Amino acid sequence: MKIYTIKDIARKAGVSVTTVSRVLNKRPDVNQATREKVERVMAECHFVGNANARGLKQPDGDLIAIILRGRDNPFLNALAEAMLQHTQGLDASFLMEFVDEQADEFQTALRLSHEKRVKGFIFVGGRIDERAKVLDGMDSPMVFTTISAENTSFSHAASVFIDDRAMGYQAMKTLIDAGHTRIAIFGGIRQGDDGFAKRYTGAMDALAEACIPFDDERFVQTRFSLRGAYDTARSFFESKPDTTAVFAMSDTIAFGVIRALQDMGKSVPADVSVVGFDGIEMSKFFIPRLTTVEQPVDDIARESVQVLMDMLERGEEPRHIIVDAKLQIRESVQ
Amino acid sequence: MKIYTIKDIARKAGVSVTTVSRVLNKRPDVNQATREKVERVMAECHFVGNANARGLKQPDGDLIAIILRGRDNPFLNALAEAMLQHTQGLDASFLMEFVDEQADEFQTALRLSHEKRVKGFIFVGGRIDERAKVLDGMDSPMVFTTISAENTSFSHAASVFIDDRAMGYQAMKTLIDAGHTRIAIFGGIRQGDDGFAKRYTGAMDALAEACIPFDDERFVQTRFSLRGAYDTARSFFESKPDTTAVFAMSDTIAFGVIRALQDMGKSVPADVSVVGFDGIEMSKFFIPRLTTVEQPVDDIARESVQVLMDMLERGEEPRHIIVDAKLQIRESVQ
DNA sequence: TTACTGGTTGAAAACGTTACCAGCCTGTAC
DNA sequence: GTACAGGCTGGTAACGTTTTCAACCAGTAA
Repeated sequence: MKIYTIKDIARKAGVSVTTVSRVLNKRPDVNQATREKVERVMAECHFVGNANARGLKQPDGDLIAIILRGRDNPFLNALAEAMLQHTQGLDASFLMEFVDEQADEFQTALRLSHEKRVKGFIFVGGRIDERAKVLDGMDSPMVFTTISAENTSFSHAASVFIDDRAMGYQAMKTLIDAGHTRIAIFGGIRQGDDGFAKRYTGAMDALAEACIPFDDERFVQTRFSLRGAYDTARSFFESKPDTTAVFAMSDTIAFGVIRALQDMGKSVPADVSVVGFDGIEMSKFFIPRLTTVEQPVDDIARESVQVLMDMLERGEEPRHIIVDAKLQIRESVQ
Repeated sequence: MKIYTIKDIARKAGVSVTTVSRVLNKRPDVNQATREKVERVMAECHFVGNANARGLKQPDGDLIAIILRGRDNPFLNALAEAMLQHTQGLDASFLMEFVDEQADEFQTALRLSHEKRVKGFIFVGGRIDERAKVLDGMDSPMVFTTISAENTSFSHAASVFIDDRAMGYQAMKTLIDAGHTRIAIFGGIRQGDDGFAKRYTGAMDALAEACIPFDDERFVQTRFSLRGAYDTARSFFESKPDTTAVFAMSDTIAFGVIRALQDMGKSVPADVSVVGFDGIEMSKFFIPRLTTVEQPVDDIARESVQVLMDMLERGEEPRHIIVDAKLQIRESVQ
């Protein structure tokens, strides 16, 4: 089927392309009758402008990309969703881009910056490493979320995050206060993300403070998926059956662990206590309800958008913002 | 920072823009020395072509859009993800587009077809109604998933779906066979999607076959979210406490219902049995594991891509493909 | 010598749109 | 009458690419 261009519309309506363009862009300086005629023709032809041509001609206006790594991560998805909410009414356009686990998000960003003239970036679930230099060198403002860019050499990188160390401390403290001493930590190390390391450090601090020795074999690395956590937990508890509590570095891991425990005849929290991290929606509905560190999704989203706009529109310096997380006491710890 | 164009590169490298374009597109007819020189300059400048200009000039190649409605729906997300897997190695480019609940996905599709010259569409979580005419009128091949387009007037609409009636029947039959007679159905009616209606019909058939009367008040409409199902279930069970089984039309609804029952002091499956629908990952990990109708995500994805490619490349007629779903017996029914 | 080949290259015309500028009217003020 | 403003309109030059065509320069065959 024919795809109509602005020229076709102009011919059919008996006006110039300029006039059609004016109607298309809702400019005021068009006669009402002319406008209606053109609009009628456009409607008949199901006309939609060609974005390439438009973008080519007017590469202006602040275009901002939200780059989400991890489509199947409920927490990051909720965060990106919240971000989209906070972009409403702002004097900028936003686009959401997904990259998968293996991809280089900075190359994606670089591509967007050239291809679509994207001006600013918000990374959701991203990592920080040297590769960010390519963006920083271009003076592109960027915001990292749930991860600190404070002590990096980048001059255009802001960040919004929680105090992972403090929350790791609190999570562990909760377990200690409940009387546990043989506590496992389920998590992992992600290149370019020291959040997990900080949670680990916080947890260690709590342990040290209570003079509880930590058996390194109780730090177990796992994939961040239900299946991964389940499998890891099954083999872990076979070798360390006397463990009575688990600090899981994500809610998803916590669910996998709980399911595994259940299948091994141990119930949560009666036999083993579990505390999670993130506070995704399911944590309120899972059985048992999960005691977890709830990340302030809405605050992170709001601040991220805010700090980026400040950099972009007012040339402000990048800030590094710590927002308050909160430990939600629910049912999985006893 | 300066954004380099092909002209800048040409000037810096002392060649023509044509040559740069050739290098950019890896054409064979460029002298090796010239190619290397141009590539070096491009690397120095972090050059990436402008997608708008390129798209404007070469709107060719089969571009296919996967339009996903419902970012927070785990089942639809898994389906879209699987689709992406099956596009590997195909002679076409795919792009994934999200539309939110309120948006008109056909307008989105129309826009994509004009803006990016998208040739074919796969709708994930879409609805079928008259608005699809705009695409059908343009001869754009489209595939609807998890929903039948069989008895529509569209000549370019294929579809891939399960036998919702049969699966609704099986789900209900499972409950009946377990001895239940006071069974509630939690679901809803979605405009343009008769899948739920078919599941309902199937369930009714099973009831009729077993000569069990159905109390219309036990058909309860709910939002398709944990929270929505939870709230609905709480008020429902207050008015109909003697209900002993629930057929939930999605796993998410099932989880909300189970949580609500738990909070009302009823356990699943001891007091109330629940069967879900979709078979998302969490259904294997929830406590109790959910007995549910598992949609063959991989089959739906593969067939959808296949039938669209057949229409696009070989001009074949749209087909309407029924794939086999399977009732997964797990722990939530007794 | 001429003719022709193949490997490289560049000039210029698109692609569909918007921005700028100039030009037409009609009406109003001098 | 002239001048000028304001509303409306159209012609044309961009935007950054790719594509088409022509042309160059060896080298080789006749």
